[in-house]
Amino acid sequence: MSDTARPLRRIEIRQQNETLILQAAEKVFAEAGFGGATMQLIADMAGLPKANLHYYFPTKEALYRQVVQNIFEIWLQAAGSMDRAPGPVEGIGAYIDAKMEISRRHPDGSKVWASEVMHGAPVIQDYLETTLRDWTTGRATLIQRWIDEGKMAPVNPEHLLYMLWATTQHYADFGHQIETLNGGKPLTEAQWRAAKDSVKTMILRGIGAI
Amino acid sequence: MSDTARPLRRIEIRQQNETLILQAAEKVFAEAGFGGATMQLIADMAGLPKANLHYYFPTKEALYRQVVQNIFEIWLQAAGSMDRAPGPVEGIGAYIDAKMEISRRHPDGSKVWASEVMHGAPVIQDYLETTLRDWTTGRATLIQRWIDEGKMAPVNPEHLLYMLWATTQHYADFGHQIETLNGGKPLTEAQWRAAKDSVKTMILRGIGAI
DNA sequence: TCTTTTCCTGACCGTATGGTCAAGATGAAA
DNA sequence: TTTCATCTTGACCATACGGTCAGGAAAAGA
Repeated sequence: MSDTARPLRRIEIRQQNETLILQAAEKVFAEAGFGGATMQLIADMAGLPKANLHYYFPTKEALYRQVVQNIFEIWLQAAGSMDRAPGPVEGIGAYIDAKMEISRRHPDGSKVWASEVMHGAPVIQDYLETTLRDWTTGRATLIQRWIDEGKMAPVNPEHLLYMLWATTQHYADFGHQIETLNGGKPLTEAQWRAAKDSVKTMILRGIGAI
Repeated sequence: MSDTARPLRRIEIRQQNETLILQAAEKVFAEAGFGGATMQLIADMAGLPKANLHYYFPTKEALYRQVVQNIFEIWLQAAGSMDRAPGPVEGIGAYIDAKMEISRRHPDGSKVWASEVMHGAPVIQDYLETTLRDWTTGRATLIQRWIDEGKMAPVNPEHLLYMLWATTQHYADFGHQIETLNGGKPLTEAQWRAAKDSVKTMILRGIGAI
């Protein structure tokens, strides 16, 4: 990646190894869950001795926490796509696009996040209560404004948000099921376009925006 | 439960203990995942010695498999609500009702199912490839017929089904997140009605059925 | 009552796991 | 080169886990 500099040998090594470990951890946590994941498995996947993981991340919990926080960052990034939009067609449309893209590009991260929440969010409970809640109420207000302005039907903003999260994340979290129903093959480029389009059309029509 | 008979002492005990174990197992598997669940924890929750679990279920895998199969049965039961309907408003409406009710009454089961699929369906892959696939293609045909009859907009049937699954199950799988955003309190009766209503309205309008 | 089958359970076992550590290797600084 | 800090890793440890088993309790059958 950032291999241009020579004076940063030490820092380079650190960052490279941390990235390596985090990528492997994300995959293993997604595939096996927190309880089913082992440090040995992550180490093997990262191509490092197990003791080295504990040098960079003191405990399995710490490593897991870092993985979850990274996912939350990606999620936050997409969350911004709903603002700066004149109405639901652009705003919610862009948000669906962004979230579908995350489901496609970061399916493992989505699964780890889903798993974390399903198990009662032991690690990111505070995020749910602060960042996520603030974002949600803010976006609910925005949706309500669109409703008041007659740009969409009077739907319950919270349940609309849940539907957006559920539908878009489903393509990551239940990707295996979708793949199985698709004849065992991953969705093609065209099928992903169709999925995005279906979701956008159904939801935007469902809220009376088109 | 079925305590009326006296001549069935042996069978009674067996069924009672198996039910007890399965209920405890469902809860623990839902809360901790397969890897995080321990036989000791399940035993404690069932109020039985650990060795007794192994008397009824030889291995942790066998117990888990039974839990997953039970969930699949419930799922199949709801699956029938879509048939015998003259059109999408009744059929899909009833299906949403049934699935929302499952999310409410069997959140643990839903979580176990979600977890199983997310981890690649190691146990119920054959169900996905047979029962689920057959059901899906059958329902897709039904939806296509409704489209051809002009009873709803021409949407992609598969993606509609995914949306139905995703949205309804979200209330179980991400129940903790919803509860947190709801001020830390579980949804009330009225809120559940609002949720059902929101989902039904948005989806039925989204497919042009209302 | 006596025998047989089923049920129950404390004690035990091998293994795998998260985590530690000490000693060496490697790169940076003087 | 010498010194120092960081990085690397095989070997090791305590614990917890899934699973076993023998021997006793309880119910069913004769």
